Amino acid sequence: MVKLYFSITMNYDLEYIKNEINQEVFMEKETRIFKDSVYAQIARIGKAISSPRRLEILDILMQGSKTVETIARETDMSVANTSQHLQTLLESRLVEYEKRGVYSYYKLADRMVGNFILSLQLLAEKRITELQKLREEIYTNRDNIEQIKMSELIVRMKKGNVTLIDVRPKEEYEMMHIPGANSIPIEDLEKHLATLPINQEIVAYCRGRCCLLSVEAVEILRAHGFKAVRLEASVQEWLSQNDDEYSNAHNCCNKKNSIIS
Amino acid sequence: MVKLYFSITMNYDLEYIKNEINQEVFMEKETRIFKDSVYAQIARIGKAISSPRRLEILDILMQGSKTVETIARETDMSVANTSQHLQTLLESRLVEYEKRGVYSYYKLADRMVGNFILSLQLLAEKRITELQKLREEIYTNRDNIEQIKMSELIVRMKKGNVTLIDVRPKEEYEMMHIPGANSIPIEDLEKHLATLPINQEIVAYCRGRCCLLSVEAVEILRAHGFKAVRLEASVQEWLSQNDDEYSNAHNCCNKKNSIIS
DNA sequence: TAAATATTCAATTGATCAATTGAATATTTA
DNA sequence: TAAATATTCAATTGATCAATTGAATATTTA
Repeated sequence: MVKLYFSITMNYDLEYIKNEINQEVFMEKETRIFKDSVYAQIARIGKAISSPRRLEILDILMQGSKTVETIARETDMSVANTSQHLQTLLESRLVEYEKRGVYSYYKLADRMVGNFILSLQLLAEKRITELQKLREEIYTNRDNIEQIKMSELIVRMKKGNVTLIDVRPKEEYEMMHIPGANSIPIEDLEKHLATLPINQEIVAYCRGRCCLLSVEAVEILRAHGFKAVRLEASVQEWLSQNDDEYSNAHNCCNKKNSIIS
Repeated sequence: MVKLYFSITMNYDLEYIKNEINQEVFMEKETRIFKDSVYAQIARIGKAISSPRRLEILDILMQGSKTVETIARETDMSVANTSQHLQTLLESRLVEYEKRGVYSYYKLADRMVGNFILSLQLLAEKRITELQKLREEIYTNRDNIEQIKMSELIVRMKKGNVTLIDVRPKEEYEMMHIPGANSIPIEDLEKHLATLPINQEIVAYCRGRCCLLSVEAVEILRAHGFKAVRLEASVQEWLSQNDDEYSNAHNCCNKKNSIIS
């Protein structure tokens, strides 16, 4: 028997089903209703990530939990608009929130969500050639920035002839960072130039593929005579490759301090 | 300088940019255009998977390449409608096709696409409680079908007291299957009952989480006095867990024979 | 040339947004 | 109670679909 649940989700005409006599035809119909319902539910996640604005919000939330105001500022949207997009993400179960005093802190609902968004970005990067062009374009425009891959960074770090800097906001660094990285938020970079080695290569990283903070950092460093390149990957990519070692050996990801108010 | 490419993708007013004098403001604007363009491109994939119908098509293509007619039959859609959905998927670069005689064979454009769709399904399964309910519902409705996980199957197969059957169409079995499985397409099951052991547990698997073929198989087997359960996972899930061993040790995935015409 | 398959075209029906804003309301803290 | 933050409401503007069909057209084989 098709239960009420199906009729709710699919608005299916129960009377019609009841009058159906042929068992085989009935089973086929039930299978169809089931499939329609299942794919409709999965499509909820698809719909959530079909908006560029919401993708930008998710990308920011990959760095940790944030208030509505912070997200609005980062994405150049109004608070009202941001809040509404967040409600949509909430309905698709991709994000969660927590009230702390007068602030609402939003975060990704699950570690799986972060990995999923990351794999979406990597898939898009690989499949959509326009995206590759777009990225090449901006790196060329901006002073012919050189990029290195994660594997290359690891090789150079083992040799010890590289300085790694994290140019994201301090809170994001404190939430999680690549071991061995120094936190120099982009707006403090010019103040900290004296502490950086002029004879060694500097590798800057930021939020990842869609973020230009490290590009900006490399531009500033080069303008002051430093040798600097950009790391292509983000903390998240690093983490998804070095998951176990990271959490066990380094333990620099202190969840308790994850929200800086 | 913002290049023409941006103005094409974003319909951006170049004149306005040229007249912009402040360098910092200009950079901010360029960053914004870049981000908007990047997220718009990524959203193309989101849009492709925001339709339940297209998700169903992608799910079928996970089993290998198929003609438009086959896909239309499997999804209960008209050929015209199927073709149009396939054009959308083509534009989002998730599928590719090849002409062979009078047929067009569509397939997933990349192995990454299959893994991505699989992770979408797993994410939806975990996050969307309605989906869990829907599935419980149907298994309860259909004779209280029991399901086992991949890990459990492996344990039982090592003990040797289990018969594994693949109830998908023969072409899909030939394309790729779990080692040790016997191909018994659902429509041939009743003919093959005599060849199955009555005293041993039979595990049936099909296309995966959204497919009911194995559920049907278990129902038939039980009705004839067999002890039968359903495997929760699909070949794809098995493959994503046992990738290297599979392709090296077994080599039963013969790409040359992947298309049966 | 006839038959089979796939794509495209034109059209329908209906919904549902997409992104956004300003103002009102609710909530919490100091 | 005033101030700050977040959500909701009502409204705008504009697009773009979502899913679908039947018929026409294109393509290929036998």
